Amino acid sequence: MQDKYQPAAVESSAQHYWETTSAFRVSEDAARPKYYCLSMFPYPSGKLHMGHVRNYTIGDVLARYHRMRGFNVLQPMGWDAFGMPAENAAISNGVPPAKWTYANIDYMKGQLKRLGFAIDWSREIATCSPSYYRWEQWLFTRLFEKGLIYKKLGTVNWDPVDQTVLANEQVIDGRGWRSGAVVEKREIPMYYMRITAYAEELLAALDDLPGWPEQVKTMQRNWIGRSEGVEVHFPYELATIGKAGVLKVFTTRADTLMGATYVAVAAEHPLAAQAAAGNPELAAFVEECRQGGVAEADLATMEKKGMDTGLRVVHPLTGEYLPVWVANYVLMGYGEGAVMAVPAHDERDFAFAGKYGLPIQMVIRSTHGLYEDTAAPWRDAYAEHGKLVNSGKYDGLDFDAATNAIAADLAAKGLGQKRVQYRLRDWGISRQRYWGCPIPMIRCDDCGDVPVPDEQLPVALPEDVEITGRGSPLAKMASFYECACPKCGKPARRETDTLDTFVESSWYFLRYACNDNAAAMVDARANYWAPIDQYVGGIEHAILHLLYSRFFTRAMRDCGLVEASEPFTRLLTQGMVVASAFYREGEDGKRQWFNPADVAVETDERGRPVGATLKADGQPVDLGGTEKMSKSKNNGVDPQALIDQYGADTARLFIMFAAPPEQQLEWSDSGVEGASRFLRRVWSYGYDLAQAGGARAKIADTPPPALADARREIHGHLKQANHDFGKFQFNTVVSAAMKILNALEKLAGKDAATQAVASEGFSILLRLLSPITPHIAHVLWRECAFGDDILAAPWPEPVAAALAQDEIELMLQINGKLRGSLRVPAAAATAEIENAALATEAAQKFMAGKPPRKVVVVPRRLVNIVV
RNA sequence: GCCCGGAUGGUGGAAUUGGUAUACACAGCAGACUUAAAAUCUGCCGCCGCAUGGCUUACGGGUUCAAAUCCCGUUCCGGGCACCA
Repeated sequence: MQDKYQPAAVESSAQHYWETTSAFRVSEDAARPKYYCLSMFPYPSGKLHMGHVRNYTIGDVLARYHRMRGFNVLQPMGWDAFGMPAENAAISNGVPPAKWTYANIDYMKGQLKRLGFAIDWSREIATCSPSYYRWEQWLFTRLFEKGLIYKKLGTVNWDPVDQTVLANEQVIDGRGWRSGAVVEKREIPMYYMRITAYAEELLAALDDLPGWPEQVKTMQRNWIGRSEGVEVHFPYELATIGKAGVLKVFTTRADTLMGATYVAVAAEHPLAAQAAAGNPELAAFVEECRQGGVAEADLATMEKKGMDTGLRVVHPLTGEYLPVWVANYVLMGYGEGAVMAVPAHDERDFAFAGKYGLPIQMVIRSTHGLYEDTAAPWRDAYAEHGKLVNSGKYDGLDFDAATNAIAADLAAKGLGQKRVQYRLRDWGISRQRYWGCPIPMIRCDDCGDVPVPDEQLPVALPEDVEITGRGSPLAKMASFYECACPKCGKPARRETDTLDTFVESSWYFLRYACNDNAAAMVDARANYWAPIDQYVGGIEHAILHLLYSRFFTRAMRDCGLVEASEPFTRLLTQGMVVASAFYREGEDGKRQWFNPADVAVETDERGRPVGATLKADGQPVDLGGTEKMSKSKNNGVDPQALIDQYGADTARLFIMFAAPPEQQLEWSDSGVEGASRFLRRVWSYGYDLAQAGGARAKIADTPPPALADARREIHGHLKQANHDFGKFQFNTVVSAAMKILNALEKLAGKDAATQAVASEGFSILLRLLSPITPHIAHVLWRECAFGDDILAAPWPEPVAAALAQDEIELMLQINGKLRGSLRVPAAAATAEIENAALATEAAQKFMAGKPPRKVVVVPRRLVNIVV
């Protein structure tokens, strides 16, 4: 055994042991409770970043902890391997996406192994492999036949110069990122998943997910956005519009219908198109609305603009004519693509009406009297609920009564009814890109859209493809798209769109259970492992990925493939890793960013940062604040350098110690030094213990008082650590381990009693640390002769006898201010404590002779005397 | 713009969930060891004040015997917004 800690040797020895014993290979075992611990799989972007290290360390700590607690633990790993970056790499470097992706997988897999994660690698999957995506295609055809997948027009970002559909990410300030051309909205046919069919279930089931963070459930509830309201029909007439019909809108504020002064439709609405046909000015406005991307954040922050179509619809209750406006804030994809506007009681309508001089009609009385006088200048809309005014027969009704009365009257006229509306929209899954799962459909002029039959699956993605960044590569490959109709055999055209990569990540967790099955998508093993007991991943996936996975699991359930409805029983959402950024501003105003590794930070005599210089030239650089680690700010810290210098255990320990998992983690190199120092001390302690003969026999039940204090302290820290493990608060678990080592180092005696307490304490320390720093724990456990394999050791529990205490200290407050303390027997009654507190010198002094008005005793904590 | 979070010493963070604010670390300062340096060890370390003491958990109010924690309002920072993954 080395006297100095040498992480590289320790880690390769431990990893070799796990490798040769297949320590993490698992199978179904009915005798033990199962624990399926899953971290979100990585996109193989090139190399691991700090966020990956954090994510997989959290998952690994949970997996190893539960294993020691007696669970049959599965922790698999795979690759979310389809996606845009591979195509971008192909465009800029000419490397084929498949080659680039598999090379990245190789490298990153090596990095994961070096970190010592307890992964069952026999279950590895890559979503770009035909053995994976053929089952996705197979399920697609089933869902298509069930009607859960359908085709309709969808709006995309169109780059008119590159003749390409752009992702929202590729639209910057309304322009294509490569061409710089102003992006247009374009409608194209796309396949959709009918997630809205599950809206109610996805919403209701959130109430049965106690293991999910409340914040994530709230976000999902709001995203699904169930609202109860009224569908209102505004009829239009042959005389005014040239044809008869109704304009449908949905509103949650039917009580304000008598205050509607206009209606607004989306630029893509048929009425807008009709009106624009004879009105060049309006046509130009509709055209202007087509400019810019489709991202909601952009649409919502845009300046609200509109134009009168000249068309008029009829108010369903008053019979008055209301103008129809085209407005850029009305979205064709939401609801009916039209809204009724009540400027007096809606902020956005109020601003719009003010801008264009549209009438404002007050119909709700403000509860705080602000808008009593309708003639007074309006400053703002009154959007609260209240009693109706200026509404004829509805005057005096409150929100519920008015909504019911108006809905009933509309229904009687056949011009509307109550209904439930969801904000959730169906999931558009078609992508006009190459590096994705081909959609298994064939377009036949006679038979329509025909699914590819099972025996022709998979529809393999061709690899000999040219990627230029212009247009869809597959749509240019006749060898790919030319085919025969499976139904009639006539020449037909294969679908050239690929699937949204969120589809792959919506079911991968089930495939891990049976990745070797070439005959079925999933089998009985999936029902053994599902649902996932613990899922770990970034908070940025709180809505889309997690909601799609919840939907997909239900769709698969309804196809008879799995029993579970919910995929993830417990969810841990991890915070991002951020770091300081440093820059210099060039003469052209452009910032050049320097990596923190190349920058020296200067501090004053108290350690406050006062400036920074570039190590290369000694000249100053500016501090750019704390930012998410990114290429653009050049502030990423490469975990590989950290592992090379300090070892995997130090990297794991630091990242777990630096912040609680759900919080943002601020990177600092000096903290790493501290983690490394702690492990060196652990090693030295273990070395000394091993030299002194290693593990000792069982501890005496009643050690001498001085030792009893030390042992109480150690078991107290253990109790805290176990509590914190349950809360996933690993930073304080590490703190507790540090406190235990501090206590152990104070135990100087060489006598048998002291050595017994030390030996017990160190065995507790190693087991507490083993999920976090498994390599050093594994080696020291053996060197100190605690056993052969710490993985098989029982999890340590505090001993009640060790924690027992005769006398405790209580804090003493006078009028809520801390004025001293007192010692009382642990079992003292409240009255006894009160008397002891009143008798203290501090109480006498600060009460200044006044009688106590009240004495509050908080058991085991404090006494507060109020005078 | 909308939805969801966050803010505690020079720094990361802790606070048994309403009960000793600043645990455990990092950085810093002082000392020991050393020819010297590294490593290691010991002590100090929120702010103001000579001090009894006072102040302090982004900011402003409130509830309470007691608030970092609960309520109302504000500011700033972060995540998501349906084609980044």
